Amino acid sequence: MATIMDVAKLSGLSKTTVSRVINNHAYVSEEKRTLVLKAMEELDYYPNPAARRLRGQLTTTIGVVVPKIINPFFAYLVDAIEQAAYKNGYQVMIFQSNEDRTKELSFLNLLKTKQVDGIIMTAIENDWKAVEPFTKYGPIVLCNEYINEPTVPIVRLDQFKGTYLGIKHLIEKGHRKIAYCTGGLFAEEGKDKDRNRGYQKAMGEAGITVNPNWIFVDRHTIEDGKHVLKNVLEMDDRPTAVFTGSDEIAAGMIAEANEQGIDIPGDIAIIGFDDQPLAELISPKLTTVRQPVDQMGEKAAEVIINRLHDENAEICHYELPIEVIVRQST
Amino acid sequence: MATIMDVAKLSGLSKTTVSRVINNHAYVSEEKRTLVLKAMEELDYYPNPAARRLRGQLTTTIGVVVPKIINPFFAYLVDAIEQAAYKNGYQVMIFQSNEDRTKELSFLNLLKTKQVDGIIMTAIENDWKAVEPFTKYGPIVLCNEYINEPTVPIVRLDQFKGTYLGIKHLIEKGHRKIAYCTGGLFAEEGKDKDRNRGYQKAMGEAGITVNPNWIFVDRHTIEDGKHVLKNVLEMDDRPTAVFTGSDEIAAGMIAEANEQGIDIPGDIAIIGFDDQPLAELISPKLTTVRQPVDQMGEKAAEVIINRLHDENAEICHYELPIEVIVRQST
DNA sequence: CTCGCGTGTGGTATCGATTCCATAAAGGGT
DNA sequence: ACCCTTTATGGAATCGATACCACACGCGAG
Repeated sequence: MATIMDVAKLSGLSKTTVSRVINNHAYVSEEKRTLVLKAMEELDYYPNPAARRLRGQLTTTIGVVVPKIINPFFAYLVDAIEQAAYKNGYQVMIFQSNEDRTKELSFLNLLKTKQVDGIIMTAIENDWKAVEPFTKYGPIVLCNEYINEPTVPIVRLDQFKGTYLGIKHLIEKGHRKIAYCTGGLFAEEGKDKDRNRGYQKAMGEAGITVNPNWIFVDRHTIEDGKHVLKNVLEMDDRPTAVFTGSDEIAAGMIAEANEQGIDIPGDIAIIGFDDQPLAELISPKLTTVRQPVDQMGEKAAEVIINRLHDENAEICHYELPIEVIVRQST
Repeated sequence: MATIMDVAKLSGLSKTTVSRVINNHAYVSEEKRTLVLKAMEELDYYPNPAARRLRGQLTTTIGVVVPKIINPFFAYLVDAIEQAAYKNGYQVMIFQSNEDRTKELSFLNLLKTKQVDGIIMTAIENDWKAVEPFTKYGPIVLCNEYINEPTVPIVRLDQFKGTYLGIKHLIEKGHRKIAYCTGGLFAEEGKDKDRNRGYQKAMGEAGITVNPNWIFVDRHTIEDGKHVLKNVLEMDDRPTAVFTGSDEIAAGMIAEANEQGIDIPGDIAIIGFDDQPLAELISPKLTTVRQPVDQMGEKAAEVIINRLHDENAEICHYELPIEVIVRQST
């Protein structure tokens, strides 16, 4: 491993001058600059990031914290962030918190020691109170996750509208007995609350009262979807449509319905959330609320890089549009 | 950010002693040790990794390079590695190469500067000749990818057997006109070659000659699957079964078949590879060759951590078993 | 002719850890 | 009583970069 000293020796100059060339400082003659560049080339030299970090330098690395990488939603989100960051010369490190608060905090600690220059959080397990202190070490951007906190940049989707449109679509299809099956709790803050509001509003506008038996919370997986459908089928008074919080849950329900010979959407209509590739593969094809993950990831990368370049960049909240993709399950 | 100096001051001892405590060195009195530990606790101190790295220390971080994180196969693999590493006190950094040789090399460079202590590669874009020089900076373990090189630890699946069993299953179902649709090229080294050998062997044993028109290479995506099925359907002499190299391709084919009203497996049987959750969600449910990703990831983590603890640990190649999961598509 | 400023270059302290070396007290063997 | 080893601790150099400060040169203004 060539060091800055090797470059200095080979070019017959001092470390200082070499460092100036590396960091594009003023006051270096064109002559020496080319000399240094040649030496760097020859030695296949590039600066040791550990040393730079120790000096508190930026290193064009941004961290992305995801809860679970096996969740395709996050995989696509990370991919979008990665692509956008790479275009701007930034490297991305992906960290999986596994929904573990301690792990999440340990990732945030990377900011303190400049392991990463900034962090994009695609979910937030700890209270914002616990996360906030880290913002003084580098920019933190929330992406997809939503909290009521104007001091942090947030890129998110209009979950309220997404849910509202989804429910409205079901109502337009003639459904009035609409179940609601989501991750998160019904009373929670942020993203889930917005979704709940969307559900309530759409139902309210149609003059439908919500049946609490048809509310399922904290459901996330394919298995959850299967169970919920079983439950629903056993009800005396059963809903004719189910709004779900993710394509996984919806796919689980459809798989179970196919298993039991239930007709979708004839016997029961199902709408998903995300628009994953999966949605087009199952039969019937899944009607779903499309989340523009790519745009969201791209925007998040853009926002954090802006803040990296300009510490005082304005703190904005971005809300991206969301739409219903109608296929065959409703 | 508390530094080692702060801890030294607070405990009334020298940096040296503090460092000794941190690194569990001998010759520290129990009395001072507790003093130091208390100070560390009080200051919420933990060593700056950048400084440690600069001194060439290990930092319990392993890097995992994947080609595409949106590929569920790799997402699950990474997840398995992450879990296993975390249990052993190791942190995992995920890097996406996007099948870009330059990017892959830039990740390997992290080894040089001790950004990561070791690297697990789940794919290899460059020639081994280009990768090999990096092994002197830290352990590199190949996971899933297979090359003919005894100097590097490899954890992989028995692709040969997997394919052989898959084809054999089709033959047992009475098929003799079997198409083969895979990623990779037909003549390539490593993983793909093994699969090809498996196909050839199973066909050979049944006395079937391979029809070159039924060989599709370099197919990876859902879209590819749709196209291949279209092609197949237009053939005068069409195969009655298709062996595919991934569940995505297979799912794409089945989606297209459903679209066109083709009966699976009646008109054409399809077998996948991987056994992703997807396989159980589509209808008909996908018969597929199950790759034990979890085991593979776990093993890879174990192998690299072993080598991290003991530089001279034996270099082994592990081959994990693989089996056919029969569902409805064959 | 000198002062001051814009340019160009190098010496050296610094970041936060580890580690070699020096020092010193305690204990054991002869 | 003396030497040697074991145990315990601190001082200072070191890793590879950056950045402050000092210095030197050339040139136009006063």
